[in-house]
Amino acid sequence: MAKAENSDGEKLVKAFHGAHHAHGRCVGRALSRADALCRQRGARLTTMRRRVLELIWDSHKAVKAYDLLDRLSDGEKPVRPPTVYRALEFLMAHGLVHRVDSLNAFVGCSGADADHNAQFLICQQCGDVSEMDGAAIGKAVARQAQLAGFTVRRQTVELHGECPRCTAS
Amino acid sequence: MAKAENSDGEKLVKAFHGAHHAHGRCVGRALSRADALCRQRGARLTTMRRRVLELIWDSHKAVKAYDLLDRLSDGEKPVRPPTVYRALEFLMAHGLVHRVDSLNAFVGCSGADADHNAQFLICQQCGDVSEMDGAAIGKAVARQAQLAGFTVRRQTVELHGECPRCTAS
DNA sequence: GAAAAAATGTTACTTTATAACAATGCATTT
DNA sequence: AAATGCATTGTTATAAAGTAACATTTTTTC
Ligand SMILES: [Zn+2]
Ligand SMILES: [Zn+2]
Ligand SMILES: [Zn+2]
Ligand SMILES: [Zn+2]
Repeated sequence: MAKAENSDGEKLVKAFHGAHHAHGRCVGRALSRADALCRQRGARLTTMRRRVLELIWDSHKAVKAYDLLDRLSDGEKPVRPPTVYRALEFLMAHGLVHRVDSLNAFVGCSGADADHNAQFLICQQCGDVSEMDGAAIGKAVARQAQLAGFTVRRQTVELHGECPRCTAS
Repeated sequence: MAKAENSDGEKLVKAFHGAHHAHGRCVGRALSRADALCRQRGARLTTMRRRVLELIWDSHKAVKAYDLLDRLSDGEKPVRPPTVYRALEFLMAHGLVHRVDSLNAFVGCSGADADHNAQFLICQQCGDVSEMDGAAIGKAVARQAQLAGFTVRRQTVELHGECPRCTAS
């Protein structure tokens, strides 16, 4: 995976994926990471939880809870909201999924660490969401807040704009 | 109003208000700013819109739309959701109010410019929300995004943590 | 296998927000 | 002032997002 380096010399994973990238790999990586992480923690990645995670990773767009619901339901056996929300709760608790507040929607975590404050780049054109684990932003933000005497515990950083692909075309 | 200065030498309005500050001034300032801005733009700050703005400025906490609804309604004449949401829409369009996505709630704008990307400091203890117009964050964020080839058009930056007052006590 | 714990199913409901159309208010022209 | 046009508010209904409480099933532990 390509890397860029910012002015602080910090490594930054390239955020956006090409249109025709081998997405199976993204999914595969996410699922095996989930498997490993859950095994290691003694948490149970049940069928339902795994299905939800797979559905979320179906694309790089943020997914609405009720869309998941629809996709999980077949005419005979409708799945109910609590089922999906519980799966999401589990996946979020384990850092496998993030909620994007400004969209009321969910994306798979592509970050490295289990617990992290991520920032999101959200393309207004194509809808793709990309996670940045730029510690630099986190620090800049925390430093600025500190000037106001504020201690940051959790941050929501969601940037809406244009991704490189959509800018190009 | 007290000022702090960050490492870039940039001015930063002191974010949090004391517990017993003269809040009438905050309200007064907000309302006259609204008056002036609307007059200047030929926009109509109607009674309903003004009432909503006043209610929002009742405190420095973020207010839920349905709380506004309750406070606007008296037993006889209930106010309906669209009324409140329309007032909020107007106030947001003119930069007099911001929506705090991570809270599904609204706060009065205490910023200077009409159109700006603000950051919010949200105290998890007392609920007070403070607006920072730290251009430094905006720039840091945009710069980092640029490394990923992303163009930022709108940013949601909401920091949850402890305000100075609550930290002190 | 029985008991306990965890996960899922089910019902009902709360909270947040919007669509569509009717009525009213306000401003300008005649 | 009456007529016209547009902006605002009222009203009804419904969509969208999320949760509480309890029943049932599955999995683990003893
Ligand atoms: Zn992919
Ligand atoms: Zn992540
Ligand atoms: Zn005040
Ligand atoms: Zn503002």
